[in-house]
Amino acid sequence: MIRIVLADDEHLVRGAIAALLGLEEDLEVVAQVGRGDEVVGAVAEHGADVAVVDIEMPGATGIEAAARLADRRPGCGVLVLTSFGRPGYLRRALDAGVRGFVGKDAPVEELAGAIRTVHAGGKSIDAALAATALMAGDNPLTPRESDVLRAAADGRTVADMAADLGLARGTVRNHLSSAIGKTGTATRHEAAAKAHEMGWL
Amino acid sequence: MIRIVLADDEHLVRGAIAALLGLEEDLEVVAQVGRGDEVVGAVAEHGADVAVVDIEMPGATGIEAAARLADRRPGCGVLVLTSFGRPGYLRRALDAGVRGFVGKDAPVEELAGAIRTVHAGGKSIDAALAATALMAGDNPLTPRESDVLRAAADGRTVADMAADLGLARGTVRNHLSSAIGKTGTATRHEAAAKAHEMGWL
DNA sequence: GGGCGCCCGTGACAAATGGCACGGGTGCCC
DNA sequence: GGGCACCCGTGCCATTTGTCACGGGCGCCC
Repeated sequence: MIRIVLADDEHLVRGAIAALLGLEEDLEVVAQVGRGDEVVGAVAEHGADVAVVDIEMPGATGIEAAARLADRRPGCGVLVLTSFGRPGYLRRALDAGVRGFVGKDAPVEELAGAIRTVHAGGKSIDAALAATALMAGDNPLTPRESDVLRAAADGRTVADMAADLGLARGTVRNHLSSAIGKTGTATRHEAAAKAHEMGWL
Repeated sequence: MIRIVLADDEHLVRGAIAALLGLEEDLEVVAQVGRGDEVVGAVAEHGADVAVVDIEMPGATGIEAAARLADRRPGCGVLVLTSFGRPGYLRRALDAGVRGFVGKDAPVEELAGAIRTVHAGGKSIDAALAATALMAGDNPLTPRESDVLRAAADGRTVADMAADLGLARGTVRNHLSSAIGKTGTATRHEAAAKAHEMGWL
């Protein structure tokens, strides 16, 4: 039996996927958590073989949880199961030691197969997503440019962002201008939207 | 047996919820669809009693699907099952004849219970969401203001929006200014973000 | 040391944006 | 008819924004 910890913030979806995996002969969901910062504890407590984690969760992202697992529980494989096929997510997940990456629109057999592959020590990456990630290329933004784009969310003003980051307004605008150029957009909001869509934030 | 059609664009989630509902004695998922415009056909073909629909789907929204069902298949109850607890969604769903509204973070029993209630002709609305919807009040935006806010998404410029809507730039800016005032925000992007969050678009 | 990239800041410029006042048109309801 | 809300447009204003040029500081690597 492959012992699985399931992490997803939507209670109903989590329970439903657990029910689905429970139908498989060789899979057993031994714990379910709704927060990213509870993954490591659950894996340790139940001696799980594989953690299936969503990315966007309260407490910590699935990618952060994966990094902590790789550090403290290297024997436990991690598989990311997410709605959002952002290219940057895949890259960061792989850097965090994730060995499986499946979209929530995949057929059911693909998830079960990927779990078995990860448990066996192999890698299973969604093919279509891997292709788009390669097409998209790497994150061209500097750390500071990412910061200002993050701070630019929800239509904030330059003054707000400068106060948040402890910078002069002119500096913020320079970083924004650079980010706008690198993303091939015309306004900071377009740049922020594109960076978010690409998974660069 | 209550015959159910399930509509959700994420294949895995859809199958998982179907598996979960299949565990209930009196519930039977007779069809699954991934697009909003396939709901009516599936209900008609399988003679379903209740349609469980997500809101954000390709083809047509779950709310649009509900309106069509109320028109062509009034005997079939509709229950909305969604991740997004936007107050405006609830209002529009009720206007479309939806009798059940459950969030994806609800416990499992709540969904099954809501399905039975809807099948019996009653109403089952997520309590927390109903409260926030009442707190938020109604949509204060005029149709035209909603249009310009929709067109303002993704950081578009006034010139673009004016071209899209066939208006003069000054007119667009006046509508924007009005919408900014009504939403209590400072920029069009904040206004668009707030309107979106409230489910007014 | 020299080159390079990144960070932070200043100053100045044209363009876009938000705010306000004003006028004309349409439809609805008392 | 009169009030009212909505729609569309024009004009003007101060502010914000995006862009560019420039300079200094820091750390890394050849």
